[in-house]
Amino acid sequence: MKISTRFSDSIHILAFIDIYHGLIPLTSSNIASSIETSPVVVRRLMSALHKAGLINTVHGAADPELAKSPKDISLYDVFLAIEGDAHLFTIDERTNPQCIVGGNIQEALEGFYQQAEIAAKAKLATTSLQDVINTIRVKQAEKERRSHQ
Amino acid sequence: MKISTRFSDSIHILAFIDIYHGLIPLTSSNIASSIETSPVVVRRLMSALHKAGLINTVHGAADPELAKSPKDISLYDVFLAIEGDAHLFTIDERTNPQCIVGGNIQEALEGFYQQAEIAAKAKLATTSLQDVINTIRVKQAEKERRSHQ
DNA sequence: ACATCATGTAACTAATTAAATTACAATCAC
DNA sequence: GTGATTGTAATTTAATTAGTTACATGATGT
Repeated sequence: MKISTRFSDSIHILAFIDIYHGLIPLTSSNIASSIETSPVVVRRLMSALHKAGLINTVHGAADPELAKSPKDISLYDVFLAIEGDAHLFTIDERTNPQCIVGGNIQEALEGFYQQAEIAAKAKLATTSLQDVINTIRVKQAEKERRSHQ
Repeated sequence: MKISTRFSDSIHILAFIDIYHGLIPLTSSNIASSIETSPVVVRRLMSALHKAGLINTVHGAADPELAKSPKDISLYDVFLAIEGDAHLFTIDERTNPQCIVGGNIQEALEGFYQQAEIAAKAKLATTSLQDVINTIRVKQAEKERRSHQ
Protein backbone atom coordinates (compact mmCIF):
# COMPACT_ATOMS: atom_id res chain seq x y z
CA MET A 1 0.00 0.00 0.00
CA LYS A 2 1.09 3.46 -0.73
CA ILE A 3 1.35 5.87 2.17
CA SER A 4 -1.65 8.14 1.92
CA THR A 5 -1.81 11.90 1.64
CA ARG A 6 -2.40 12.01 5.40
CA PHE A 7 1.36 12.13 5.85
CA SER A 8 1.93 15.03 3.48
CA ASP A 9 -1.16 16.81 4.83
CA SER A 10 0.21 16.49 8.36
CA ILE A 11 3.51 18.05 7.40
CA HIS A 12 1.43 20.74 5.71
CA ILE A 13 -0.44 21.42 8.95
CA LEU A 14 2.75 21.71 10.99
CA ALA A 15 4.38 24.03 8.47
CA PHE A 16 1.21 26.09 8.31
CA ILE A 17 1.10 26.50 12.08
CA ASP A 18 4.71 27.66 12.14
CA ILE A 19 4.41 30.04 9.20
CA TYR A 20 1.03 31.62 9.96
CA HIS A 21 1.27 31.68 13.75
CA GLY A 22 0.30 35.19 14.86
CA LEU A 23 -0.70 36.27 11.35
CA ILE A 24 -4.12 34.65 11.05
CA PRO A 25 -6.29 32.66 13.47
CA LEU A 26 -5.19 29.06 13.29
CA THR A 27 -8.58 27.42 13.19
CA SER A 28 -9.08 24.00 11.68
CA SER A 29 -11.16 25.77 9.06
CA ASN A 30 -8.38 28.14 8.01
CA ILE A 31 -5.88 25.31 7.87
CA ALA A 32 -8.34 23.25 5.86
CA SER A 33 -8.59 26.03 3.26
CA SER A 34 -4.89 25.77 2.64
CA ILE A 35 -5.01 21.99 2.22
CA GLU A 36 -8.33 22.20 0.38
CA THR A 37 -9.99 19.62 2.55
CA SER A 38 -12.56 19.71 5.31
CA PRO A 39 -11.94 21.02 8.83
CA VAL A 40 -12.79 17.59 10.24
CA VAL A 41 -9.96 15.96 8.32
CA VAL A 42 -7.60 18.58 9.71
CA ARG A 43 -8.83 18.08 13.25
CA ARG A 44 -8.41 14.35 12.94
CA LEU A 45 -4.80 14.70 11.84
CA MET A 46 -4.16 17.32 14.51
CA SER A 47 -5.56 14.97 17.10
CA ALA A 48 -2.91 12.42 16.13
CA LEU A 49 -0.19 15.07 16.11
CA HIS A 50 -1.29 16.16 19.56
CA LYS A 51 -1.29 12.62 20.93
CA ALA A 52 2.24 12.18 19.60
CA GLY A 53 3.32 15.32 21.44
CA LEU A 54 4.13 17.35 18.34
CA ILE A 55 1.61 20.13 18.90
CA ASN A 56 -0.26 21.68 21.79
CA THR A 57 -3.97 22.17 21.29
CA VAL A 58 -6.76 23.37 23.55
CA HIS A 59 -10.20 21.83 23.28
CA GLY A 60 -12.57 24.58 22.19
CA ALA A 61 -9.89 27.14 21.41
CA ALA A 62 -8.10 27.83 18.16
CA ASP A 63 -4.40 28.65 17.65
CA PRO A 64 -2.57 25.40 18.24
CA GLU A 65 1.18 25.68 18.54
CA LEU A 66 4.13 23.43 17.88
CA ALA A 67 5.17 21.59 21.02
CA LYS A 68 8.82 21.67 19.98
CA SER A 69 11.08 23.71 17.75
CA PRO A 70 10.67 22.80 14.04
CA LYS A 71 14.35 21.86 14.17
CA ASP A 72 13.45 19.11 16.62
CA ILE A 73 10.57 17.61 14.70
CA SER A 74 11.67 15.15 12.04
CA LEU A 75 9.56 13.86 9.19
CA TYR A 76 9.85 10.46 10.81
CA ASP A 77 8.27 11.85 13.99
CA VAL A 78 5.36 12.98 11.84
CA PHE A 79 5.20 9.65 10.05
CA LEU A 80 5.08 7.81 13.36
CA ALA A 81 2.38 10.11 14.69
CA ILE A 82 0.14 9.59 11.68
CA GLU A 83 0.94 6.16 10.29
CA GLY A 84 2.16 4.44 13.42
CA ASP A 85 3.73 1.15 12.46
CA ALA A 86 2.21 1.06 8.99
CA HIS A 87 4.38 -0.68 6.42
CA LEU A 88 5.61 0.70 3.14
CA PHE A 89 5.41 -2.73 1.54
CA THR A 90 2.63 -5.25 1.90
CA ILE A 91 3.24 -8.95 2.24
CA ASP A 92 0.54 -11.23 0.87
CA GLU A 93 -0.43 -13.23 3.95
CA ARG A 94 -2.84 -15.62 2.22
CA THR A 95 -0.67 -18.13 0.46
CA ASN A 96 -0.71 -21.90 0.40
CA PRO A 97 1.12 -23.14 3.51
CA GLN A 98 1.57 -26.58 1.92
CA CYS A 99 3.92 -25.13 -0.68
CA ILE A 100 7.59 -24.49 0.04
CA VAL A 101 7.24 -20.98 -1.33
CA GLY A 102 3.74 -20.21 -0.08
CA GLY A 103 4.62 -21.55 3.35
CA ASN A 104 7.75 -19.47 3.87
CA ILE A 105 7.55 -16.38 1.68
CA GLN A 106 6.20 -14.15 4.45
CA GLU A 107 9.00 -14.89 6.88
CA ALA A 108 11.53 -14.68 4.08
CA LEU A 109 10.41 -11.29 2.81
CA GLU A 110 9.82 -9.78 6.22
CA GLY A 111 13.48 -9.17 6.95
CA PHE A 112 14.31 -7.82 3.51
CA TYR A 113 11.30 -5.51 3.46
CA GLN A 114 12.15 -4.28 6.90
CA GLN A 115 15.66 -3.33 5.84
CA ALA A 116 14.31 -1.23 2.98
CA GLU A 117 11.73 0.32 5.23
CA ILE A 118 14.26 1.21 7.90
CA ALA A 119 16.47 2.82 5.27
CA ALA A 120 13.59 5.03 4.18
CA LYS A 121 12.59 5.90 7.74
CA ALA A 122 16.19 6.71 8.63
CA LYS A 123 16.25 9.22 5.79
CA LEU A 124 12.99 10.74 7.00
CA ALA A 125 14.55 11.05 10.43
CA THR A 126 17.34 13.22 9.02
CA THR A 127 14.92 15.78 7.65
CA SER A 128 13.38 18.27 10.04
CA LEU A 129 10.22 20.31 9.77
CA GLN A 130 12.56 23.31 9.71
CA ASP A 131 14.15 21.96 6.54
CA VAL A 132 10.74 21.72 4.93
CA ILE A 133 9.74 25.20 6.06
CA ASN A 134 13.00 26.64 4.75
CA THR A 135 12.42 24.96 1.41
CA ILE A 136 8.87 26.28 1.26
CA ARG A 137 10.12 29.81 1.90
CA VAL A 138 12.81 29.53 -0.75
CA LYS A 139 10.33 28.23 -3.31
CA GLN A 140 7.96 31.06 -2.44
CA ALA A 141 10.71 33.68 -2.78
CA GLU A 142 11.63 32.27 -6.19
CA LYS A 143 8.01 32.50 -7.28
CA GLU A 144 7.72 36.10 -6.16
CA ARG A 145 10.94 37.06 -7.89
CA ARG A 146 9.72 35.53 -11.13
CA SER A 147 6.39 37.34 -10.99
CA HIS A 148 7.96 40.72 -10.22
CA GLN A 149 10.51 40.79 -12.93
CA MET B 1 0.14 4.73 -1.12
CA LYS B 2 1.26 1.49 0.29
CA ILE B 3 2.78 -0.91 -2.20
CA SER B 4 0.27 -3.65 -2.92
CA THR B 5 0.68 -7.40 -2.62
CA ARG B 6 1.49 -7.45 -6.35
CA PHE B 7 5.11 -6.90 -5.40
CA SER B 8 5.31 -9.77 -2.93
CA ASP B 9 3.25 -11.98 -5.25
CA SER B 10 5.70 -11.30 -8.05
CA ILE B 11 8.67 -12.30 -5.95
CA HIS B 12 6.64 -15.38 -5.04
CA ILE B 13 6.19 -16.25 -8.71
CA LEU B 14 9.88 -15.91 -9.46
CA ALA B 15 10.90 -18.02 -6.48
CA PHE B 16 8.30 -20.60 -7.40
CA ILE B 17 9.61 -20.86 -10.95
CA ASP B 18 13.13 -21.38 -9.68
CA ILE B 19 12.25 -23.90 -6.98
CA TYR B 20 9.70 -26.00 -8.86
CA HIS B 21 11.29 -25.88 -12.32
CA GLY B 22 11.38 -29.46 -13.61
CA LEU B 23 9.40 -30.81 -10.67
CA ILE B 24 5.88 -29.83 -11.65
CA PRO B 25 4.41 -28.15 -14.76
CA LEU B 26 4.74 -24.42 -14.27
CA THR B 27 1.29 -23.39 -15.42
CA SER B 28 -0.30 -20.16 -14.28
CA SER B 29 -2.83 -22.36 -12.56
CA ASN B 30 -0.24 -24.26 -10.51
CA ILE B 31 1.51 -21.06 -9.56
CA ALA B 32 -1.84 -19.53 -8.62
CA SER B 33 -2.50 -22.41 -6.22
CA SER B 34 0.63 -21.53 -4.29
CA ILE B 35 -0.30 -17.85 -4.06
CA GLU B 36 -3.95 -18.69 -3.52
CA THR B 37 -5.15 -16.37 -6.20
CA SER B 38 -6.51 -16.78 -9.72
CA PRO B 39 -4.45 -17.82 -12.75
CA VAL B 40 -5.34 -14.55 -14.45
CA VAL B 41 -3.73 -12.54 -11.68
CA VAL B 42 -0.60 -14.65 -12.07
CA ARG B 43 -0.56 -14.22 -15.83
CA ARG B 44 -0.94 -10.49 -15.46
CA LEU B 45 2.04 -10.28 -13.15
CA MET B 46 4.05 -12.65 -15.35
CA SER B 47 3.28 -10.48 -18.33
CA ALA B 48 4.91 -7.55 -16.55
CA LEU B 49 7.87 -9.69 -15.48
CA HIS B 50 8.26 -10.81 -19.07
CA LYS B 51 8.16 -7.26 -20.44
CA ALA B 52 10.84 -6.29 -17.95
CA GLY B 53 13.04 -9.13 -19.19
CA LEU B 54 13.04 -11.10 -15.96
CA ILE B 55 11.39 -14.25 -17.30
CA ASN B 56 10.99 -15.98 -20.64
CA THR B 57 7.50 -17.10 -21.49
CA VAL B 58 5.97 -18.67 -24.59
CA HIS B 59 2.45 -17.76 -25.60
CA GLY B 60 0.37 -20.91 -25.36
CA ALA B 61 2.98 -23.00 -23.60
CA ALA B 62 3.58 -23.52 -19.91
CA ASP B 63 6.91 -23.70 -18.09
CA PRO B 64 8.25 -20.17 -18.05
CA GLU B 65 11.84 -19.79 -16.99
CA LEU B 66 13.93 -17.11 -15.36
CA ALA B 67 15.68 -14.99 -17.97
CA LYS B 68 18.68 -14.50 -15.68
CA SER B 69 20.31 -16.19 -12.75
CA PRO B 70 18.47 -15.52 -9.45
CA LYS B 71 21.73 -13.94 -8.28
CA ASP B 72 21.29 -11.31 -10.96
CA ILE B 73 17.69 -10.41 -10.23
CA SER B 74 17.32 -7.89 -7.43
CA LEU B 75 14.15 -7.09 -5.56
CA TYR B 76 14.41 -3.63 -7.06
CA ASP B 77 14.32 -5.15 -10.54
CA VAL B 78 11.08 -6.84 -9.56
CA PHE B 79 9.73 -3.66 -8.04
CA LEU B 80 10.48 -1.74 -11.21
CA ALA B 81 8.87 -4.41 -13.36
CA ILE B 82 5.64 -4.40 -11.36
CA GLU B 83 5.29 -0.95 -9.90
CA GLY B 84 7.23 1.09 -12.43
CA ASP B 85 7.76 4.58 -11.09
CA ALA B 86 5.13 4.28 -8.36
CA HIS B 87 5.94 6.23 -5.26
CA LEU B 88 6.15 4.96 -1.70
CA PHE B 89 4.81 8.26 -0.38
CA THR B 90 1.95 10.26 -1.80
CA ILE B 91 2.00 14.02 -2.05
CA ASP B 92 -1.36 15.75 -1.82
CA GLU B 93 -1.50 17.64 -5.12
CA ARG B 94 -4.73 19.50 -4.45
CA THR B 95 -3.81 22.33 -2.12
CA ASN B 96 -4.51 26.03 -2.23
CA PRO B 97 -1.91 27.63 -4.53
CA GLN B 98 -2.66 31.06 -3.04
CA CYS B 99 -1.20 29.97 0.29
CA ILE B 100 2.54 30.00 0.95
CA VAL B 101 2.34 26.45 2.25
CA GLY B 102 -0.28 25.11 -0.16
CA GLY B 103 1.51 26.67 -3.09
CA ASN B 104 4.92 25.20 -2.36
CA ILE B 105 4.49 22.06 -0.28
CA GLN B 106 4.61 19.72 -3.25
CA GLU B 107 7.92 21.00 -4.56
CA ALA B 108 9.28 21.16 -1.02
CA LEU B 109 8.39 17.58 -0.11
CA GLU B 110 9.33 16.10 -3.46
CA GLY B 111 13.05 16.16 -2.80
CA PHE B 112 12.81 14.87 0.76
CA TYR B 113 10.42 12.09 -0.17
CA GLN B 114 12.62 11.11 -3.06
CA GLN B 115 15.64 10.75 -0.78
CA ALA B 116 13.74 8.36 1.48
CA GLU B 117 12.42 6.48 -1.50
CA ILE B 118 15.85 6.10 -3.05
CA ALA B 119 17.23 4.81 0.24
CA ALA B 120 14.56 2.11 0.30
CA LYS B 121 15.06 1.21 -3.34
CA ALA B 122 18.81 1.04 -2.87
CA LYS B 123 18.27 -1.51 -0.13
CA LEU B 124 15.97 -3.50 -2.38
CA ALA B 125 18.68 -3.42 -5.01
CA THR B 126 21.11 -5.12 -2.65
CA THR B 127 18.84 -8.11 -2.14
CA SER B 128 18.72 -10.74 -4.87
CA LEU B 129 16.09 -13.30 -5.69
CA GLN B 130 18.73 -15.86 -4.72
CA ASP B 131 18.82 -14.37 -1.21
CA VAL B 132 15.07 -14.77 -0.95
CA ILE B 133 15.18 -18.34 -2.27
CA ASN B 134 17.95 -19.25 0.16
CA THR B 135 15.95 -17.83 3.03
CA ILE B 136 12.85 -19.73 1.94
CA ARG B 137 14.84 -22.98 1.89
CA VAL B 138 16.32 -22.35 5.31
CA LYS B 139 12.90 -21.58 6.78
CA GLN B 140 11.53 -24.74 5.19
CA ALA B 141 14.39 -26.85 6.56
CA GLU B 142 13.78 -25.45 10.04
CA LYS B 143 10.10 -26.32 9.75
CA GLU B 144 10.87 -29.88 8.70
CA ARG B 145 13.37 -30.34 11.47
CA ARG B 146 10.84 -29.15 14.04
CA SER B 147 8.12 -31.48 12.78
CA HIS B 148 10.43 -34.53 12.71
CA GLN B 149 11.78 -34.23 16.19
C1' DA C 1 -5.46 -31.77 -39.00
C1' DC C 2 -7.75 -31.58 -34.95
C1' DA C 3 -8.79 -31.64 -30.13
C1' DT C 4 -6.98 -30.05 -25.95
C1' DC C 5 -4.68 -27.12 -23.09
C1' DA C 6 -2.13 -22.84 -22.13
C1' DT C 7 -1.11 -18.00 -22.53
C1' DG C 8 -2.16 -12.95 -23.00
C1' DT C 9 -5.41 -9.23 -22.45
C1' DA C 10 -9.53 -6.67 -22.21
C1' DA C 11 -13.64 -5.67 -19.79
C1' DC C 12 -16.16 -6.08 -15.86
C1' DT C 13 -17.35 -6.96 -10.83
C1' DA C 14 -16.36 -7.31 -6.03
C1' DA C 15 -13.79 -6.07 -2.11
C1' DT C 16 -10.95 -3.15 0.36
C1' DT C 17 -9.23 1.15 1.78
C1' DA C 18 -9.00 6.06 2.15
C1' DA C 19 -11.22 10.60 2.06
C1' DA C 20 -15.04 13.50 2.95
C1' DT C 21 -19.29 14.57 5.21
C1' DT C 22 -22.69 14.84 8.87
C1' DA C 23 -23.67 15.24 13.50
C1' DC C 24 -23.02 16.48 18.09
C1' DA C 25 -21.06 16.73 22.80
C1' DA C 26 -17.47 19.26 25.24
C1' DT C 27 -14.84 23.46 25.80
C1' DC C 28 -13.39 28.15 25.43
C1' DA C 29 -13.71 33.37 25.12
C1' DC C 30 -15.89 37.43 25.35
C1' DG D 1 -24.91 32.84 28.30
C1' DT D 2 -24.08 33.17 23.34
C1' DG D 3 -21.34 32.05 19.61
C1' DA D 4 -17.39 29.98 17.87
C1' DT D 5 -14.25 25.99 18.09
C1' DT D 6 -12.36 21.52 19.12
C1' DG D 7 -12.62 16.39 19.39
C1' DT D 8 -14.62 12.26 17.88
C1' DA D 9 -17.99 8.88 16.29
C1' DA D 10 -20.76 7.28 12.56
C1' DT D 11 -21.81 7.40 7.94
C1' DT D 12 -21.31 8.16 3.01
C1' DT D 13 -18.65 8.75 -1.02
C1' DA D 14 -14.75 8.00 -3.85
C1' DA D 15 -10.69 5.68 -5.27
C1' DT D 16 -7.88 1.80 -5.54
C1' DT D 17 -6.87 -2.97 -5.71
C1' DA D 18 -8.00 -7.79 -6.26
C1' DG D 19 -10.64 -11.14 -8.54
C1' DT D 20 -13.67 -12.89 -12.38
C1' DT D 21 -15.43 -13.68 -16.95
C1' DA D 22 -14.62 -14.01 -21.63
C1' DC D 23 -12.15 -14.91 -25.57
C1' DA D 24 -8.63 -14.60 -29.20
C1' DT D 25 -4.04 -16.56 -30.05
C1' DG D 26 -0.60 -19.99 -29.93
C1' DA D 27 1.40 -24.72 -28.50
C1' DT D 28 1.31 -29.82 -27.90
C1' DG D 29 0.23 -34.54 -28.72
C1' DT D 30 -2.01 -38.00 -31.25
